[in-house]
Amino acid sequence: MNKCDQCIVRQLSSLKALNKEEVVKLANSKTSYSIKKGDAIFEEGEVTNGVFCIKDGVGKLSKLSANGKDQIVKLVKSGELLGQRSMISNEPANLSAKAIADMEVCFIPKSEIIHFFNNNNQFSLNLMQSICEDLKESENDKIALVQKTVKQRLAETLLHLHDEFGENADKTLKVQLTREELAGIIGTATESCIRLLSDFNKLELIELVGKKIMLKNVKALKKIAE
Amino acid sequence: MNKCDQCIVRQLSSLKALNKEEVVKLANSKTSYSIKKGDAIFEEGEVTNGVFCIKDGVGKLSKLSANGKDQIVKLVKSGELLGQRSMISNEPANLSAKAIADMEVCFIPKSEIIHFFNNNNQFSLNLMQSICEDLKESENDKIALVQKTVKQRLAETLLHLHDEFGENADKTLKVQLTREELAGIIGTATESCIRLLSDFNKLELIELVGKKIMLKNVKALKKIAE
DNA sequence: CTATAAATATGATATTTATCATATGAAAAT
DNA sequence: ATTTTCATATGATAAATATCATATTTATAG
Repeated sequence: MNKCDQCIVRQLSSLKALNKEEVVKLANSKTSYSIKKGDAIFEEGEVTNGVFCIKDGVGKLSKLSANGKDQIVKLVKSGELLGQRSMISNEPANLSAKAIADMEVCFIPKSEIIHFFNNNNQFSLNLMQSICEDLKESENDKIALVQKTVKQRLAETLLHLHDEFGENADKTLKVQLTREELAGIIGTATESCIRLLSDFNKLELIELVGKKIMLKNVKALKKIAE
Repeated sequence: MNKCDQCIVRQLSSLKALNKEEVVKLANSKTSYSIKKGDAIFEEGEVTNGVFCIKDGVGKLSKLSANGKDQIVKLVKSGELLGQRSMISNEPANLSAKAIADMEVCFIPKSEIIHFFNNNNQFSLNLMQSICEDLKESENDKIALVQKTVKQRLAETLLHLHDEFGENADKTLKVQLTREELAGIIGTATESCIRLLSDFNKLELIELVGKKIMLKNVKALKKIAE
């Protein structure tokens, strides 16, 4: 069995507060999964009864609307935990989690997390801080959705994707999102997103390399995003 | 000194997990304040170093945009705690908190809260659940902002205000918001908000009694909100 | 390898919403 | 009581964005 000690999630997430003994306990209770790009880790309404450690890959947390649009609430990447909120709230998942790139995840049962929570103050504080971070981000997103135009939000999102996920050797963004997904993040129609990307391309702020996106003028993008 | 034991906040918030001894400790460390309608409890960027218990009144958490609009992120009412997130994150306030109706609040220093957090598992779980609740609400708001029209959001907000704050003897909404504040909640221009209220009024979904709002056809409003 | 489907792209148009202008009513200040 | 200020209201636009239509390119299935 793969030990959790060296795992990136153990290094980056709330789990970093666990002591050796707890990590052994963790390693004994976890289940590993491979998730193919496009597949779901869990769906909205599902009772997960635990959290998922993201060892590798990128996922999206999203909610399907009545008109068939998939609003993306958050992207998650390796090192992060998934499903903390619904586990703590004792509620079915409010959002669906799907792989955007092939993922390696581990499932940790709720009992384990609650045990750590009750016996390790630093862990509970870390967990809480991570949820607080999510809350702050969500509130700021909410404000941006109202106070910024689609163009501003697109510029902001491109910069954010670049910061958070980095770039490939050819300087294109490492996260490979479809235009539809990108539209789902900034909260607009797919066509509007495509149109604006095309505008940015013409203005040489970005370059469209097939379906990939390369940031060419970060300064100008920042200015647009404000 | 007013004992905390009988306080509504003690009954409704995470503080309900405190034992007698802890409540005495709480009562000895708190400071009480009266906040006049319109005044701030704290401003964006301020370091609060503790949380506020809302004994009475209604407040708004909001952020001022570059163009002078005040986006309201959340309303808070008696029984709730304020400033939990920034205290836990060890960050200055991300939002300003202002009184919408005269308020009675108590300030509890951070050291006190951290002590409870470290020594009372039920308290820390409650606190965490309350923040998770905020996160869920914020995520759902975010989705609604994108997926619903201003009209839908107005209907939704009116119903929500009715549910959460109740009505006066004359059946009007108990929270007295200006049109500008209402616009700040649904994320639209003040004029658009006024216009839609006027439309709802003509359709007899609501009745505008001066500046007050009375819900007349809840079923139809629900249908609009979906 | 071709047929089919899906993603990207762009034009035309409709709809929604914001902005500017101005009027009226209500509250606060003197 | 009257002036002044502010909130509410409504019309006339302008701007932003969505929707529908239709290519074109790219990916996928058979």
